[in-house]
Amino acid sequence: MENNSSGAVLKRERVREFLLGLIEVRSPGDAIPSERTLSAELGVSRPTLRAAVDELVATGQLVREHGRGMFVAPAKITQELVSDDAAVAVPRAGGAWSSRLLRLDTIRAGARIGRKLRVSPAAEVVYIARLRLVDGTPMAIEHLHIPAALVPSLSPRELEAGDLYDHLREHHQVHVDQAVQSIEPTVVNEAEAGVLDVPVLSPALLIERLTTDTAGHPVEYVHSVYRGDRYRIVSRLALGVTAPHSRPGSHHPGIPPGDFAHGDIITSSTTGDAR
Amino acid sequence: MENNSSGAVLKRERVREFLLGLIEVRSPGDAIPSERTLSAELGVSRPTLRAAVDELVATGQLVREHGRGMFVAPAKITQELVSDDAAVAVPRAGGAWSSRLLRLDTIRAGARIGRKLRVSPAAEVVYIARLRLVDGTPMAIEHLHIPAALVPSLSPRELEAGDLYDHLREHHQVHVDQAVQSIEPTVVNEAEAGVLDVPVLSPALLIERLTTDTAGHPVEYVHSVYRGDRYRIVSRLALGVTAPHSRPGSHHPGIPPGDFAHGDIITSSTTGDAR
DNA sequence: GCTTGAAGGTGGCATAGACCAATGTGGCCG
DNA sequence: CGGCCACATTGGTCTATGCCACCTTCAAGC
Repeated sequence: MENNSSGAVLKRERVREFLLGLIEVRSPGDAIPSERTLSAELGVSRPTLRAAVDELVATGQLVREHGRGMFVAPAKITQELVSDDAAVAVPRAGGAWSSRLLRLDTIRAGARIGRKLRVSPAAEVVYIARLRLVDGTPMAIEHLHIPAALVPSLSPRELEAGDLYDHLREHHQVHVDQAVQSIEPTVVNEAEAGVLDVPVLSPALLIERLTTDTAGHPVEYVHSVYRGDRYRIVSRLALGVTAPHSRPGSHHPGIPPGDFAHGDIITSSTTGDAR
Repeated sequence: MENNSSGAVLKRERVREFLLGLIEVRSPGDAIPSERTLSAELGVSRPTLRAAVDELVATGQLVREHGRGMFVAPAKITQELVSDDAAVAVPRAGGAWSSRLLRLDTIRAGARIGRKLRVSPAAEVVYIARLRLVDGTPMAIEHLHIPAALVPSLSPRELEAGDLYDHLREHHQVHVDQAVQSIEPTVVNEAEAGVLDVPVLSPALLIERLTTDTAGHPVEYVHSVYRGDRYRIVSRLALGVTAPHSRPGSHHPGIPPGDFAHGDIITSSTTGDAR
């Protein structure tokens, strides 16, 4: 019944440290004691024990399996870069990509999508939701929005088959030119967790992209959610003093201004890690 | 007393939908009813109500303030791109960056850091932890590891003052050349949450960087955690058919292979959003 | 009029207990 | 011997409740 509080250290924090000790002396895949056992041994309630486990699951150090138990996670995401044997090594690319169509509808743009595509909120857009897989396991959910006027006909078969941009160019005389893309971290909600087969509140990348054609008109707006435990972005930066062309106020991600103000990205690749 | 379960829909899911309705009809910064009021009105327990709120806080739609109440979040991260008035607009860069030294020690490399820097685990490295701020508010935590042999002397004053790479070149004849960097999503733990002033399990970007000099020797290993609610990476991609030089297996983040296989990043910038 | 402090409301943490759902196992029965 | 079902175990969800820390407010005191 006694509360902690003035103890200045959270109970679930103490529990988490204990669990980390359990994890250290075990190998990936090994089981740890059950929730009820642990909560009894540590003298805390099961909700408190679960709260501590929640954090370890979110950070990818433990996995839970309903009806079976809790196990040490197969691989820590913070150790993936270890496989690079040298600085210049560019990590291998991922496996075989495939996709599964989840939805294909013509809907009203609405306020948000309408603004982005610069069409009326009442204008029709083709909405495509598809699941991206690597070697058969879910990697990302894509939500595409294309002004319906650009693609009067678009069958699921065409989507599955080939390159969307090729299709646009060959069948609709739409030539994509460039895209502005933003990448930010997020966590998956209940629905996304189900589709991607990860726990709720798992880390993920939210990628938004607005593609425009050669005339500058928006062609597609894409909203994607990528699994954080299986996707990362690797880039190679040239930091030599030879190319000081960067604009003021612009700098590389991860390198705040003041450390240096020149250099350029020369290579960018992504890897879908097959654990 | 009755349980849901077989209803197939989670109670906190229903509560979440209700809360989203509350958020929609309000403006950023507006208050929503208290936890006790909501749990009574909705006929759920307060822990359940809190579980539903947790998800909305984690996705950046609500903010909690101890002793004051709950409020609609100032800006939804999924709407930040709205400020772009056209596809070619490159978002403005962030505000004034500063940094605060948290730790400066000479420690043993250890197995993990030693592997990355290609030195003995017993070799000494300079460990620097610093807090990066934009306009005075915390943005990121940086953990730098530099082989002690490269920097026989390094005072806190030198660190605060200037460019680390300039310092290396001018005082230690170390010329940085390139870096391999990886970006992946994560969530902050208790300690990071305290320093960055965000809730536990908030989304964040984990950026790892290994910098090498012109001779190919590792110079520094950096491990950074960036706040997800204030940091995003924006890049402009040229998708023209003119530059099909990409290597097999390499593709742009957010654009799985099969959509197209050519094009190149021509601009990359980051914005620290001042809310 | 200004300061101060007690009261009430808010979120934060933790407890104890109950029931449901999924899993694996072992004994029973054909 | 083989298949099937009941049971024990494990995680998943929810309720009801208590106390603490923090903030705002407002009235009493200087």
